[in-house]
Amino acid sequence: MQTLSIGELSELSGVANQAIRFYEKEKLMPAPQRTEANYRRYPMDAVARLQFIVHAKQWGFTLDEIRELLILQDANGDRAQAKRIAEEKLHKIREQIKHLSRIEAVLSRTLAECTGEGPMQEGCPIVEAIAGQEE
Amino acid sequence: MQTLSIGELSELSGVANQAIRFYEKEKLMPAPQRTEANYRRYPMDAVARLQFIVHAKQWGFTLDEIRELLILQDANGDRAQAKRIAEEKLHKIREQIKHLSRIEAVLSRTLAECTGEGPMQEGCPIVEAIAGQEE
DNA sequence: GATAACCTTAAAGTCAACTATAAGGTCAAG
DNA sequence: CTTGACCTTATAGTTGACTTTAAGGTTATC
Repeated sequence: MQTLSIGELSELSGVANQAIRFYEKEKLMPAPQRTEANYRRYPMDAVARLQFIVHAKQWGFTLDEIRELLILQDANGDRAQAKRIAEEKLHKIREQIKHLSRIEAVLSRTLAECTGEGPMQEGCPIVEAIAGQEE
Repeated sequence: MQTLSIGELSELSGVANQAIRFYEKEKLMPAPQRTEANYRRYPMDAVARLQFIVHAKQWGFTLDEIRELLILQDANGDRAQAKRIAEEKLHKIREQIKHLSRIEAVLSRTLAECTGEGPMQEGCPIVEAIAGQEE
């Protein structure tokens, strides 16, 4: 079976060498076999594992959460737990969207009111909106 | 005119002493007067300034951006510049909402498909969705 | 006059997720 | 047999917004 050096794995996955070593230290990537000269040698499926990590990051999962998912996979664990992790993430994402939407609403309303003319003192709508908001 | 110690200002504003000193170092709060014993003494309106900072942070402004706004206010500067800062922020917020909404859509669709039953190996929809997505 | 509750500074630590640097070992090409 | 491209480890630096720690000075109270 063909194996990969860390540089080759980096090329194929688009993840920097140092990041790969970092993931190993953080237990996201398993420690690979070594050559006589102590060089890392990865199996081909290491590429897919790295890409899983990259994608999960794009989805907003933290490395801690990704590690949980990977441990479940490695242990051939319970699908219900993976679902729970994803549900928590979905909940957090919806909260973030809500928070940002509230800000978006107030800020765009404020900007619509603001001509952008005149000096700051006495009643710049932007400053007043920030200063005067409650929550 | 009544003045405040840093502890009193902290109480009234809800901002920790060390954070207040940090804002001073970062030029968000002006250096206040000192007593003979070198204790800081704040004017009452320091409370409002701190609350402006807190609110702006809640809106997602960074300290750099808040400093810009405060400098504009202090200099009684151009309202157009404040508007520009707010417009940039609004743009960034809308980008974030778009990004999160895409994730939300895929994740909620995936979760709807997932019964949460069975083992991880071979076809857990969550894992497959993360592993197989393009972008 | 001692104890506690304040205040002062400077420097280091925190979190996440790496990146960069230093100091060296290995391997293929010419 | 040397040059350069790769690999190794450990340690330090990055960003943002602080918090924590250390080591001390001041003020109010008993």
